[in-house]
Amino acid sequence: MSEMQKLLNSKAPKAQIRAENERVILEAAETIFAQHGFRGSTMQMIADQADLPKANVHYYFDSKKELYRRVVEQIFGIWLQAADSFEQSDNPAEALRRYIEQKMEISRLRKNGSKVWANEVMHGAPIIQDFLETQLTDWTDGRIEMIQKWIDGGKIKPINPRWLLYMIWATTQHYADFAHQIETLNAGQPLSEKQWNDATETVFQIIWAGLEPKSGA
Amino acid sequence: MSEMQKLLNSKAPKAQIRAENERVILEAAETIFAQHGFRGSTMQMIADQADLPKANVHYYFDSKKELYRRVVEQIFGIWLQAADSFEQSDNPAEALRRYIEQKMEISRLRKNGSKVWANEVMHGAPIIQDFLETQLTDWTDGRIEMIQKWIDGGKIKPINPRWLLYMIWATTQHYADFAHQIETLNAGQPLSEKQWNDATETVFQIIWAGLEPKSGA
DNA sequence: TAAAATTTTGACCATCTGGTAAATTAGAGC
DNA sequence: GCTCTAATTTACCAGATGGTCAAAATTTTA
Repeated sequence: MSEMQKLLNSKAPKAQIRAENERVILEAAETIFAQHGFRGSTMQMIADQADLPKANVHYYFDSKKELYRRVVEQIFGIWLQAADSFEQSDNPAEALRRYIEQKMEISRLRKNGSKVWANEVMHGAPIIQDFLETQLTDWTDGRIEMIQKWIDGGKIKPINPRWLLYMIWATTQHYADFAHQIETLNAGQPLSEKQWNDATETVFQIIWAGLEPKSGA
Repeated sequence: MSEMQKLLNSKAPKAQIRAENERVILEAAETIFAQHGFRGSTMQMIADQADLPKANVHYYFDSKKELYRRVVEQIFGIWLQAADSFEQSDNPAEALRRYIEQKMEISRLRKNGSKVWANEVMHGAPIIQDFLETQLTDWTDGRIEMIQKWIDGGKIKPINPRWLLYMIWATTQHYADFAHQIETLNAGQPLSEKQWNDATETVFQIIWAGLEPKSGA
């Protein structure tokens, strides 16, 4: 543990020490897991990132698997939070814009979380399969129903709502999961704020224009 | 090695044995790497998948890294092959349809390859950074120029070609990389051929409708 | 202040894994 | 057939890694 940390902790009450250390470890774990995957990450790397001895990490989290599960659960919470922005609305354009903006924002600010999630799903979701089967399925079914109502009401073109959802997820998460590729194709520079805004707007524009029943109306 | 394999090899000339075994190992490696990532895959798992003793795998590929590199290079070749279908054309709708169809086809038939690629890029492309910086950059720049000409010629709406490309990549590759999630949301069943066709068509429809300068014309 | 509870930490261990060595078997060229 | 090269296979090793332990330090409680 660093001198800085020691100094901070020495004045903090026990309850706060625990809360703070768990937070620090979870953040470190998210970073390391995002960079190296589950198996590629070692407890030592996470400990170093958190600036704590390895045994101390094990004091707060029994096993690597438990730590990983906690990280993934936290990420799913954020995912669901963004999902809320896609609430019941009579105005598809507004609802879709809000949702896309929210997901792009998450990709920008919580890149690591998105990567960990992608990794987990890509490897068959061994840890969070139950989440997929319950919460994600319920949420998806609900939104599909809602989009279908838009279609039935003539508010958007008749398309399969499921493929539309996948398209939004794919496009927005791409900016987090493939950030390295995007950066390489951007002369090695991370996207600027202007570029992020432009990309977000373009994503919305293309999708919305593809859904609008009549181009002019 | 299985009796079956032994039998087959015993009649095959040496040159063919080598070619065939390398092929089998590469295929096995792609499957295992896609499922478990680089660090999560063991040479033993790959050997078992290829139905060969571990030492035999090392006989054909010096190290795990080299084997991985070969797998990734092979995948990049397929990626570039698909890229060719997006050739010079005065008809954006046709070119885009062909490219989207091709990429969806790859996602369906070469799911493992796509996953390995995604993994590699997500972890910062430690092995194939040079490919990104040279071939991928060149190809992308070329296509952006081409799309820009469509825009200048009034053939599609003025959008940033780069974000359009990312959108196509993201959407099509999503069906491979997140296949497990999609399957879970499809009552645990892989997408049927009909569903694949429907998804492909929807992706194209939304994107194209979002690009068409005038809806009716 | 003394005892109890919590947190920190270095040393340690069992297991897994990439890679090697060397002996054995099979095929190619003469 | 005989020799030389290529391929197969078993047993093994050195290093890495997840996890444990017990002692020391720190904070809380009485």
